[in-house]
Amino acid sequence: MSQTPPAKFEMKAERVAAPLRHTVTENIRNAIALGHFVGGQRLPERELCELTGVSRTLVREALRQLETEGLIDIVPHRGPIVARLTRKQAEDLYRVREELEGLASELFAESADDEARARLKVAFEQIKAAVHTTDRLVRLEAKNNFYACLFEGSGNTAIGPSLGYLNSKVVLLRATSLQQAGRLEESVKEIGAVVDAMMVRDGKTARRLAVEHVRNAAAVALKNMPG
Amino acid sequence: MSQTPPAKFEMKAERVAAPLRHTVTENIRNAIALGHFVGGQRLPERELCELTGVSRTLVREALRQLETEGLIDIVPHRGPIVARLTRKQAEDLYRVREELEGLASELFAESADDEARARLKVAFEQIKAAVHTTDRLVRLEAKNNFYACLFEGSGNTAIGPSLGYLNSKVVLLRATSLQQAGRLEESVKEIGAVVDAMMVRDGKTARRLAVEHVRNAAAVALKNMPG
DNA sequence: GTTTTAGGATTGTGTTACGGTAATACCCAT
DNA sequence: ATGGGTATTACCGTAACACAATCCTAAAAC
Repeated sequence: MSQTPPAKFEMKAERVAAPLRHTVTENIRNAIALGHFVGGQRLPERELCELTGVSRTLVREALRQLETEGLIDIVPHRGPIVARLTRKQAEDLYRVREELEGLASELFAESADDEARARLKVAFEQIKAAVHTTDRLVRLEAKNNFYACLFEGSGNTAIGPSLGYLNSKVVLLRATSLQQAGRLEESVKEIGAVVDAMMVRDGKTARRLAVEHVRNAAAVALKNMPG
Repeated sequence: MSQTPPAKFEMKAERVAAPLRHTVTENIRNAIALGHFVGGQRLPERELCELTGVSRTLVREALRQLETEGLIDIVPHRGPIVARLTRKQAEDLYRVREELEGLASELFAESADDEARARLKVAFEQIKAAVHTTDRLVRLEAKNNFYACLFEGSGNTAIGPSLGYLNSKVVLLRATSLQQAGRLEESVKEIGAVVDAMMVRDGKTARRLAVEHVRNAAAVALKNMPG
């Protein structure tokens, strides 16, 4: 028994109790983000039951959540339809995103600790890697993960949820605009510039570049929109 | 048919079908905002059924919505509890609110049309009137209505929902801090200053005063918080 | 007497089935 | 082709059920 005990045992029971409804919600959300459901399309509850393999109760709960997230509209006695953005709504969205994403980048640059910086770096590498895959879900998750790291490292717990709302609506555009390949690389380059600024703790520059990035993304997304 | 038609007829049948679940959600939300449910308190589904008089299905859907709004936390197999804010979370909330509420005020000052200005003026008068009532629900609705007018008049459709998320969490504080009477009048005066600036279309001043107002509100709210 | 264990009550999770009603689509008669 | 009635679809809301996890209490073991 002279054996030195391991520094820590780690016997957490690994909370695995992820409610089924969460995965249901996420699956529907992803399906919308990936364009499997297009804007304006009706989403009958029964159909979703078949697709997801769960009961109506769970589907309905998922729908309520997606409704408050702004991804679908529910019209009384007609049911859920995938939300559609007008050009004006899209512009407004990007305008607010500028503000918040800029704020997040500035805060991250100025106050993120080393661990957060390392995680962001990794997340960015994943994005770069994801460019070369055809799997859109992988790209989506890489981007989501990057944002999660950014918000976390910014130190402000309110930015994430606020921007989350905006971002989930932006995917409604991405689904249609299909994110042409050329822009994708451009986009990664811009994000890289923001990351660089954040790494050297230059808050002002980070904000400026982030705002610029959002503005460019907006320009591309809005270009092929009616109105 | 040489009769010149009236500029506009307006014969819409005014969709009146408000789903029951909306009122259920709103009632629970108000109960939280008014402090009838305090932070950390458990909210068993069956209990809510009795209080609201509807079936569990509707209660559950309402809970999913309130969860995404951030008003309650749902822990697996324990159920919903009224969300509680740490001091840090509160600070973060107000920080983002500064940014967005400032933006909204600036945009309103610069781009709201006369009708929106008139509506805002009315809403502000309602707030002034509500100070002298003891009915907190009236005050809450007056404030909510004022914000609705502000967002609408700002011309940006994305600010409302974004700030809505923050505001609903702020009520979690108001419920505890009880909004001392002195501050209430002070608060109305500050809002009045913002309104004045907006009325003379002075965007910069409106933003500055709005940010100041949020900052003052934050100071008061945070003063008697642990941490 | 303190700790452990066992069981029961509570509560959330998820399913199924049913009646009611609004919106839509279809069909028929004119 | 148009108008009107009917049938279908789908949502809205309720009710009752089985199952699982948690919490609490009381009995049992030390």
